Amino acid sequence: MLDAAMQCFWRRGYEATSVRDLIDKTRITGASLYNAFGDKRALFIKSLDRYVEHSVADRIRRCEALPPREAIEAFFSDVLKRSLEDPERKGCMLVNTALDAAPPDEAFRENVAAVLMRIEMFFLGRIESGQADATIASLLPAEDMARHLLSVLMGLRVLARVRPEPALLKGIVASALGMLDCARKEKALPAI
Amino acid sequence: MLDAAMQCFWRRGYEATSVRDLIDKTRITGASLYNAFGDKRALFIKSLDRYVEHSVADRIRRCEALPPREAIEAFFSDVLKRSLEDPERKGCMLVNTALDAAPPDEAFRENVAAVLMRIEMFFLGRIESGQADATIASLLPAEDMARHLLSVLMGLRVLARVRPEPALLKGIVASALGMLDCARKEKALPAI
DNA sequence: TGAGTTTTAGTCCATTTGTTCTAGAATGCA
DNA sequence: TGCATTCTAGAACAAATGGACTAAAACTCA
Repeated sequence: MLDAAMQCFWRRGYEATSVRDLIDKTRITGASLYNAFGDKRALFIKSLDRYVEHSVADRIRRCEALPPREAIEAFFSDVLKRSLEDPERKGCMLVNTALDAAPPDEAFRENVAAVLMRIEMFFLGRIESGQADATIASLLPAEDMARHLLSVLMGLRVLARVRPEPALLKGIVASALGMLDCARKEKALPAI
Repeated sequence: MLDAAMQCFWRRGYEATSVRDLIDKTRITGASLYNAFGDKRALFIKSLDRYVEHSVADRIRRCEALPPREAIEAFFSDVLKRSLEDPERKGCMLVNTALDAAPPDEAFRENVAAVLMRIEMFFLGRIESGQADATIASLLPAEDMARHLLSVLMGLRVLARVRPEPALLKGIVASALGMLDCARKEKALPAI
């Protein structure tokens, strides 16, 4: 039933989902909804937690066990698959929440930020291992590579919602993975 | 006055902005709002158009005149500057709209998609020129590079709203620009 | 069986939503 | 000056919102 609530929030966002929608879809009664969760807000947070656990955290767990290079490839091709078979174009609930959250609502933001850091740390860990055993190029610092992959991942999920063209999304993943054996030519990074 | 409406929608998104907010902030009366625009929806579209024109299109125009390499560097460092001096964390209205729009609303989506394509075409044009005069590495096809930069750009704007840490954002831009003289080592792009 | 707790369906409430209307003030142009 | 148009402020509208309440039904476990 929490799963149904998650689907509602995922599909339409926090503000656009009414308590009556939730009551309809979860097949739970209004009284017990407020009794069990106290609040629409609290229900949302629980739903987001569930999404993260079943989607992001689960993916990280599955990939973390793989060799460095394969881990990152598996991660991205998993996200790519999910994005391509998403006829409703719901995208990623985490990314949606990142931009949907009302600005004053710090709790939502911190929640999302923490998960993004977790993803970054996954990238970082695998890249460091890969650089250690030379399956991943070392000319770019692992921290920079991890951040770069994180931003490509976010971009992928934005584009998947607006321009769900398979060639576009596949191309982005391919060039992101290509970065793993990318050697800088001569120049240093330009100072910004 | 359309500027004030834009600010409202930018700050809080389409759904969360009420007509009364708009009336307050634009200092225009309700009657003439409906008389001039017909609709909250129509006002939003006009506001988004204005944002695109003053923000995205203007930036492209300014950068398009520069030499290829500088054009892309200027584009990103402009976005970076905007993201760093954004105390309200409003982010980019275009990207916000991309994820905020109610799924059934195709008009919004197509609108956003078209602008994203415009940005991609700007990247593509400059990269092709840069590869022609060898100021940009040629080992990756210009199309792939352009798409990659687009996704990094989207990711940057998502991260700027959730984790506005200067080091993070600067690092992302730096490694994106670093890609412009990136040479692949041995492997081909892995097939997905 | 029986008392005690949940769950159910549905109503009710105050507020807010997008939108329209009314009446009066300001403004245009001849 | 006079008439027509546009503007203004604000009330009024039906619908929808988040949330609380009620009374009947369903369970639980002695």
